[in-house]
Amino acid sequence: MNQPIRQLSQDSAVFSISDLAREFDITTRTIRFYEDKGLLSPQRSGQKRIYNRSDRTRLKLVLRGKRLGFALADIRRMIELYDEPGGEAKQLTLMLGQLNSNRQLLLMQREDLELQLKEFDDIELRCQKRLKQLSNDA
Amino acid sequence: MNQPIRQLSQDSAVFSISDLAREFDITTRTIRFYEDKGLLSPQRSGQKRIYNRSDRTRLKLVLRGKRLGFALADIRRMIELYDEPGGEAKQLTLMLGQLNSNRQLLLMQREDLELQLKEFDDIELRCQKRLKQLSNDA
DNA sequence: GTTTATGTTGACGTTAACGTTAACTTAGGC
DNA sequence: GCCTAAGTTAACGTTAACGTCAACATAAAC
Repeated sequence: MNQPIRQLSQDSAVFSISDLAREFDITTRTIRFYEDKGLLSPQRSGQKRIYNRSDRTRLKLVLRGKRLGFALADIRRMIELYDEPGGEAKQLTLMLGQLNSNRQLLLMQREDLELQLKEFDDIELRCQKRLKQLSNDA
Repeated sequence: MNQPIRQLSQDSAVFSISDLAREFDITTRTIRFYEDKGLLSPQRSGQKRIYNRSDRTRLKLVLRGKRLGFALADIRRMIELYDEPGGEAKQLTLMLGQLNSNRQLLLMQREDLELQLKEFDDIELRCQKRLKQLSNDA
């Protein structure tokens, strides 16, 4: 049970909970917690959870969402956008709205990010200047 | 006391705690909390806090840091980088290290962000496609 | 001089996202 | 058949970032 559970072919790869935990450097508790929140729903073999490639991808999306500062509930909705290409027109329009509002958040975040990077550049320049000054004084 | 406390000239502008709370849409409790954590240190007139332009800028930086997902303790260190242009060579080198590690975080975040934006574009395209399909079926 | 708005300092409450522990099951290795 | 590694559920604990409330001060407005 130290190796990935099974690996019959390329696409039917299957992972245990601790496989994923190791790969993404999180705890199994975290993965189960995400399942509790409706972000994952792996197959079961008896009691044990069995994850496929799609589950793994979802987990990746969750972790990226987290890194971007979204709450788990938001991430859930974003993932739902992801895997439902169907639905009625009304539903689709609603999805588009959700999506655009999330996009706006990211765009604002990008602005913050670029500003902060520029300020880091400024600080660095001033530090370098000061360092040269000090080495000249010596 | 409904107007900004005083406004003698352009640069000596001064704000009350609720001026800032209103401007940035946060509570006074939040501002006091940030002071507790060492992120702000306004003047006092008796008991009351008095904020100047520099305090206001610091608060802005704090809020941007938060939006970028940094913890308050990290933000504190980043701000300290900001207003100490001096110090010894050893200290400056240390600052540069801090700064570069923070920069790396932001660069990784930018990658996540661009990826997510691309995926949003994908989802939108698929939604639009599906909508056209539905309108054609009618 | 008393209401009213704004301010203050504690101190306890809350929420999200897990950590930690306990008590138990299950599948293989020897 | 027993041990160990990995898994399970359930429940309580923890931390950061505030919210909320009490009890009080102060200054302007009437």
